[in-house]
Order: sequence, then C-alpha cells, then structure tokens
Amino acid sequence: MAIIRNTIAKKTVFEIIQSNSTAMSQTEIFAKVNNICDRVTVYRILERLVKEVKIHKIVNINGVINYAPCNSCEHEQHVHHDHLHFSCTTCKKLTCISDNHIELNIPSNYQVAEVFLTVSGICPDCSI
Amino acid sequence: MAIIRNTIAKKTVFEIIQSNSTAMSQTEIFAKVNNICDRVTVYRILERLVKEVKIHKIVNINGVINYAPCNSCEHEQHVHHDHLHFSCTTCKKLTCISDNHIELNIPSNYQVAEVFLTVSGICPDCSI
DNA sequence: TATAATTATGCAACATTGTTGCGTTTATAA
DNA sequence: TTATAAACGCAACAATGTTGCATAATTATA
Repeated sequence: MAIIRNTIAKKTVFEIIQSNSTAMSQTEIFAKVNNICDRVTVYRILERLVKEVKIHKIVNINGVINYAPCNSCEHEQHVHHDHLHFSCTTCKKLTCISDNHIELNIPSNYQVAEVFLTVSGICPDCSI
Repeated sequence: MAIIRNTIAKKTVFEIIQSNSTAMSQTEIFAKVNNICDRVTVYRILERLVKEVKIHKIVNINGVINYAPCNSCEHEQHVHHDHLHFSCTTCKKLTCISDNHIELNIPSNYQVAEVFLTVSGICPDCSI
C-alpha cells in the first residue's frame, strides 16, 4: 500500500507527455522539464506513471522507448494498449492511431499477453 | 556500384544468425563469433547484411535490436517482413512466426512502408 | 606480376540511453 | 510536530551503438 505522491516534477512530466501530439522519449521529455529535476528522476517518474497506467511505453522502430498518455484507453477496461503506432521515418515522431482490432494467427502453444503493432512510413506532416 | 566481399567474419556472422532458431542481438552474436573479429566489425557486418536483405532487424519489446535471417521471405517478392514476431517475457527470445496477413485501418494520409507486429507472452518452451 | 583502388578491419575514443546505491530532502499521516 | 515512507540528487556504472583514422586484405588494372 504505497502512497503515491503527486510531486511538481511528476505533474510536469505528465503534462508534457499529455500536451504533446506524439509519443516522446525520455530525452525529449527531459529537454522540456527545464532542469526542475534530475534526469534520473525523469526515468523514475516515467516508471511510476507506467505502473499507475497513466502513460504507456512504446518502442520505436529504432529501439528507443517512447511514452504516450493512456487517454484513449481510459474509457475501456483493457490495459493492453493494442492500438496501432505510426513511426514516421522522416521526422521520427511516433503517433498513436485509433484502435485497430486485428486478427492474429498464432499457434495455440504460445500464450499471448500483449500485441505491439507499429507501422513505419511517412506521416501527413512530412508528406507535404 | 560497391563490390561486396564475402569475408570470413561476414560468413560466420551470417551462419550464426541462420543456425539459430530465434532472432539474436548483436551481443549474442558477438559472443558466438569467438573473437575472430572486433565487436565494431560485427556491427558493420550486420549493417551490410541488412542492406543486402539477407537478414532483417526486429526491435524487441525492451528496445534491443535483434536480427533474423530473411529465409522465409526469399520465395516471395516482398521486402516488408510483415510477419509476426513473438517476444517471450520469460526467456527473452524473439521468434519469427509464419506470415500473418493483417488488415489495418490507417488514415489515408499516412504513407505506410513497413508493418512491425510483435506479440509478447510466454513461448512454448517456457510454458512447460 | 606489380601497383593502384577500394573494401574491410582493429582500435581507441566517444555518445546515448538506461540503471543502481546511497545519503538527503520532502510530503503525508499520526 | 514528529515519525515514516516516498521522492530526489548525485555520482558512478553498464550496455549498446557510433565515429575517425590508420592498417590490412582483396580486387581491378596496367
């Protein structure tokens, strides 16, 4: 029964993630917190926000971990975030696209937990 | 019109990737090359093999880049590798599962290049 | 065959991203 | 107001990936 504290740094980090239209990496987030806290603190805040299901992790196609708010999932009960992510090869931005129900053909001896679906290509902003 | 050389190190790296049932990270591959070359060379070989479409990159759910042979795609023409990857949360192994054709609902202003579909869970070997 | 051109390599150094330990500070509950 | 648990800063470390440059090896060409 850990007590959750809503510190200034945590609020700031969450607001930064929420106000951005695309998913953000720790580096991008840290660049926006204006040194109100240490970069290690940002890592720890992100960890906590993920645990509290306020944000979720998405791995970009280059291996960098990005974070996006869980807004679109709040009204539903699933924690799996099996929506689609679009990774722009030009601006490198990662965008969450509305839920996509997908049918998978996975052998029955595999126990499925989460589905990660990322599509790469060029986003509307970059295709002029 | 660069000339491609098939060096011992390159052959070895390719054979290691081909003979493994799951996708491998640079670290795992380097551990198997028995110091016949430097770790930087392994990185450069992997880069070349990807460019030559002999292997393909897959990002694991933890952000680590893995490499798998392009065998299953050779008889077809697509370079998109839009098959499914299974990422075991227990043994951390990444396995390529046979092609899965998936229907996506992506807004038309997004130009799709590649589809990355990774499912996490427990693989047959780990579910006893 | 000798030499030039190009590809591949090794090594060192660096960059980025993420983690851990520990002492200190701060917020919340009593 | 004080005790306690959560959050933080700092330093140090670890893993992964990159770059520059000199050298080695292979291929082309004279």
